[in-house]
Amino acid sequence: MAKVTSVKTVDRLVAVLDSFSSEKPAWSLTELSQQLGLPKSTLHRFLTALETHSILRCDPRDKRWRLGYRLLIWGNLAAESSGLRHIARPIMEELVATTRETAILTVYHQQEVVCIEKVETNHPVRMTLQVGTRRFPHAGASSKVLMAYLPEEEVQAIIREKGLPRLCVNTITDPRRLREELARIREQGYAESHEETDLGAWGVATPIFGPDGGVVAAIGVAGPRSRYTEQRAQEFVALCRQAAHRISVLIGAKQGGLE
Amino acid sequence: MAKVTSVKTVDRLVAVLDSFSSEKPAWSLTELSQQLGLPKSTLHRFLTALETHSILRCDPRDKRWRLGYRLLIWGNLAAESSGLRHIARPIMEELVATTRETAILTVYHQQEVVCIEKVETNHPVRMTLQVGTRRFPHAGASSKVLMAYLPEEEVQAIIREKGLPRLCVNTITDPRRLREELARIREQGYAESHEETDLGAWGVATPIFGPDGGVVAAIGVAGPRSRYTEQRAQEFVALCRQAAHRISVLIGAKQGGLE
DNA sequence: GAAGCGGTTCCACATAGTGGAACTCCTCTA
DNA sequence: TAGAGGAGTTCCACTATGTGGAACCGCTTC
Repeated sequence: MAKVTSVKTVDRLVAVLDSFSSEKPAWSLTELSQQLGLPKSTLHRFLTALETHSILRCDPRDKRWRLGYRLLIWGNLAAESSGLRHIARPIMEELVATTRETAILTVYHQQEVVCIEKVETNHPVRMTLQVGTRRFPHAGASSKVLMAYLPEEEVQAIIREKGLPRLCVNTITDPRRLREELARIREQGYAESHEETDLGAWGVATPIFGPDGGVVAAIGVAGPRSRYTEQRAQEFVALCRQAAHRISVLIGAKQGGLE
Repeated sequence: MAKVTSVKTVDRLVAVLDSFSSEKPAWSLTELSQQLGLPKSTLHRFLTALETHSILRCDPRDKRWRLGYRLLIWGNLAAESSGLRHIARPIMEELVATTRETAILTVYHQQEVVCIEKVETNHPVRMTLQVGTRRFPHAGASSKVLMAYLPEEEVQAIIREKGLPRLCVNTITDPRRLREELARIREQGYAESHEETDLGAWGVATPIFGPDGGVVAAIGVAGPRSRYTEQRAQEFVALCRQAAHRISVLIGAKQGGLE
């Protein structure tokens, strides 16, 4: 739901940029005007201002507007700004070398889970995704780990506002079952997922605790079901725990979250 | 140099976000107020509006402002929006599998070169960088390839406004020598670089031509000098040419840029 | 050749945003 | 322990920014 602040132009900018998605990466002026309920002259002036700053770009051939590379630059700086990613990356690379699967670092952000770093295995059959990808918080090992440590009112807000849509054959869509699962995750300190978000995929993830004791990110490993064994799952959990602990210590958490 | 448009609030947003860099990822209100020459009350209102939309975030412990994850989401969408990256990625993975070095996809953007995709080799000693990283256009194989195909007035503007700073032991800093180098690159259809941007690094890159005949990106391979041989360099050039051609064809260029 | 539609520009008018002052809160020093 | 100083926060009379309908241009289609 759209937020309103005391700087209306910033609100409008967010509305404009949020119109662009994986499903619709390009808009004509008229389409966007209708989508946003803005007069074309107003929108046109706004879009050309964003173009001047490379926040948007307009393909002269089809006159369609797309997000610009300035956002990529800011996005990279955003991902780097806390230092978490920089610290986590070499540890993730070791995780990938050991598990031969893809490692993923995610954070919780506004009722969604966002990937801020990934190291992919070079195995041809693998889990692949992009930094900046966002996911529902109720499905997938990394997502469930992050949701498990949210305040109860935030969990309620997610269920109410995002819902628990069925994304794959094993997605948990019942709120009571999901809460049981989140309690189990807190108890055992890790999450496991099998075909909750993607057919043929499985993964495990553990929380990364920050200096104030809260969960700041999740680290997980994911791969295809064809390489799943229960033994590998247990090994991966232990490896993710160690990785999470090392990252916690490096970012200044007391005891690296192991109390 | 800061641009001015007819939407002053957008200009201000860019000024604010551009204050954040790798060197200074976090600012206090007072610091940023001084940096931007804005009264604290004005800036405070602006920053809290950006925070509401997760464009910025404020760490409650140190009260410092940092770029927010919303930019990461938009940045990922920006990188995906043209389809180039999606098309290029599997080809880059093959390139990495064959060369055992890191592959990089870059575009030219406002007197800078920006990385929009990378596939790193898993060799422990390697060239590593992040998507969204920006570089000077006069140094490094990928950068020089992109600069070589710019209009002359843009080359002049780069030399005049960015300059040709010495980044490493082999950076070309003389405008005449650089122009000769760019002419050579156009003639031979690839660029090579040895320790122009980073000590101990070398690389090769070739241009990717678009449907309108212009260069839309560069694809390159880079690694440490310890693994350099002239034969490998020639092999890598041929492999990058093939990769660039395949990408060109897939994005709709006639003859994939080989005329 | 004309109609229709998408994109572009202009300017009288309306709304958004300003920023100094006063305030609160926190830290440091005497 | 109290006071000073500085950072952050809020308010509102005032100023600057941005609006959007109309008219225009250019292109495509019938």
